[in-house]
Amino acid sequence: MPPPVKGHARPDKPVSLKILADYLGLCPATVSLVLNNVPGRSIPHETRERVRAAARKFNYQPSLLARSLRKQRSFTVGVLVPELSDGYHTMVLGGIGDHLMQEGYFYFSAQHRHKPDLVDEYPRLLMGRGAEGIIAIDTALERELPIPVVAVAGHKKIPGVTNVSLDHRRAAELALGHLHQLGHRHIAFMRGQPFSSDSNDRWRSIVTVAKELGIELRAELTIQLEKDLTSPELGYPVIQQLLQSKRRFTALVSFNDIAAIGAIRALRDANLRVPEDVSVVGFDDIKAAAYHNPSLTTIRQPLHDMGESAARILLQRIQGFKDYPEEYAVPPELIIRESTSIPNHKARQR
Amino acid sequence: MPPPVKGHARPDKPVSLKILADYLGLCPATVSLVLNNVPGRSIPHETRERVRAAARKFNYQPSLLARSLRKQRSFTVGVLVPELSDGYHTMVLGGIGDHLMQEGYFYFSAQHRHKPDLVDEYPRLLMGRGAEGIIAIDTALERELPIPVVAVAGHKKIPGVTNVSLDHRRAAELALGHLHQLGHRHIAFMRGQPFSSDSNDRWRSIVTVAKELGIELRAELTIQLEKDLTSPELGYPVIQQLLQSKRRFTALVSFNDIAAIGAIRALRDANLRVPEDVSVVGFDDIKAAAYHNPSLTTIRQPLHDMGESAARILLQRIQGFKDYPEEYAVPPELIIRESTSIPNHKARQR
DNA sequence: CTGTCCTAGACAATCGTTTGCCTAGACGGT
DNA sequence: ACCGTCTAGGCAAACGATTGTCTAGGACAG
Repeated sequence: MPPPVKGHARPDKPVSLKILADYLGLCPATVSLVLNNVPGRSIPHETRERVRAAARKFNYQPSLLARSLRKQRSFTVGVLVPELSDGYHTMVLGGIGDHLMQEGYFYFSAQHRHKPDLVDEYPRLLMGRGAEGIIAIDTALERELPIPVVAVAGHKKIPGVTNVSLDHRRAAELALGHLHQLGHRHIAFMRGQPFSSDSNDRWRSIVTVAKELGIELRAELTIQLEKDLTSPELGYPVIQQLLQSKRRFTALVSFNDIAAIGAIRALRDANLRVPEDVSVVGFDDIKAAAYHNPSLTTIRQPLHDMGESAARILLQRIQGFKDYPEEYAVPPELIIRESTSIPNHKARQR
Repeated sequence: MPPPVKGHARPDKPVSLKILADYLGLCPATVSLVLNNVPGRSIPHETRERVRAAARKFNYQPSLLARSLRKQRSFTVGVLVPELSDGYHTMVLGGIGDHLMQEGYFYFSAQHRHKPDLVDEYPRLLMGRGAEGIIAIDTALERELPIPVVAVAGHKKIPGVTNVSLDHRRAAELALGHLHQLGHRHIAFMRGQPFSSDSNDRWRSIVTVAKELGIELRAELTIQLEKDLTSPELGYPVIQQLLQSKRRFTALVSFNDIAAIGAIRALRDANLRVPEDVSVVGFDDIKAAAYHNPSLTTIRQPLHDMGESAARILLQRIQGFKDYPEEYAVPPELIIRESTSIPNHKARQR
């Protein structure tokens, strides 16, 4: 490590190719050729060494801005995300980041809080900043873009957009199959918020699978989430309300783990035990799920993997790979923990 | 919304100023002047309208790459973060993002997983990409940089780096004061991992405050975290180990909420009740804290605010504001919930 | 001595903007 | 008719890199 530069204010600009070339008595072009190891150019070994030594000495760092402009390649992508906060989006973003950085790409992340005008505007701004592709997490894209796009938990099919999403059919089979097998027949369901892209697909799968298993879906036992929250507060009041309706149910399928935690709290505050009185199935398998009390039975989404897959597919498309899939479904996994058990028929007769 | 463009492959390049100028029969410079509303230039109103109409028609979007190169301003900053995952880093990042986007800046985020070589390399890469400033979250920066830097939970004082951090002294007073007041005298402590920047400051404050309150710190009751985890697993095994030592304690001060959740699980698995047998104080007040069972008494860090403050200070410095603070401390808050109560002296005589 | 080939590197255009300077023509005043 | 001023916009040089083409000089063969 070089000693810290003395003084404090440092408005000195980084050294450019031109400065370096002047110092060496060469022209910028030559220096560029050496530093990029361009093949097929005859430059004596001694000169090459001289150039490299000077680059080290001045700690030369090429300007990617300039390079991007010239080569029309920026090695940058944009990531659209509703918000940064605990949970889903962040896990996916982590996977995306891991893969991109590993491949030498950087990324801008832009949070839009589900506002349509921002969702519309950001891709353009990102392209102006040189983004070669876009990954949209849980974002309601409306239009086609002139660069490759991959959507994680996408809302709809759009030409040119690759959708990476969970196999919701399988997820519903796992969740309902588990409860059905335990003996539950009166099951309450939570539907996700309308702006959340998984909400519809997941609900449709549940409807289909419930029918196949002969499980009745009752409107009075179906809760619709509305609030834009990422805290357990999301699931608390809706369960309170459900309980007030005095409808009988022995199990709850929550939209996600966060809401499940809020729901469990609400059940407990109403003197109901989980899982003895009500079994609860979560969704996502967030990190806290295994350590909650009771620990959550849940459907695990491989969020980090989904992010990595999205990044991988995007880079392939950027690199000109034409034959990309339009859909890429990842399999969920049932994680059985403490929050589900066989129904207690006596206790719930109210 | 215009109808989606027909066809599917769209390798068409965005229209540049030059294309637009050719179309208008003007030169690029003039078009630029109009679109940027440069004052003091005489251009007839009619021409201005013509230019603007064409820009709209072709959906002209200036290249920020080119503009940045020319103006030597990129409106971009870089954010260094150990990783993206639940919790601390993300909340701070959210605050940073909110403020930056609001001010018209975009940001790169780079995750380094505490690897020193990456921590050293990324700032340079980010500068090469035009970053005008750096925000480092929980990152062990080693050297001065030629651009403004703000550290959130910084590790050390470095010239030119503004540190935004919690008032650890106050945090220790709140946590220990609360337990002391409840009557706890045998308190176990968790020290953070060596690579986590808060670890040292927080521990020093605890030592100081404990002395002031007459609370004895015993080495056998001090747990040192080592693992680089962000799941409750972080706190589980260390508490198991502590319990095996059969040392008497009635309260635990955890390094953070995540570890506290793991710790509570370990206590419960050892047939100890929280808070009756052991009170637990967390740190951070993550979203799950209020909904855990038992809900966590904790020291709240205003993470989102810290991110916003960091971004605000950074932008001020970028805009040439010289008189910036070297330190910026934010106050913690004690949130009392269910995981602490008066000690049960009989139960812990073992 | 002359023509050829190779080496080592310079030259210049380019990417898309911005911005200081310049000028052709219109117009007005005397 | 002459001079000055203004208007509307063109010209060209940056910013920092990349890359295709060109050339001066030396080596060498004949």
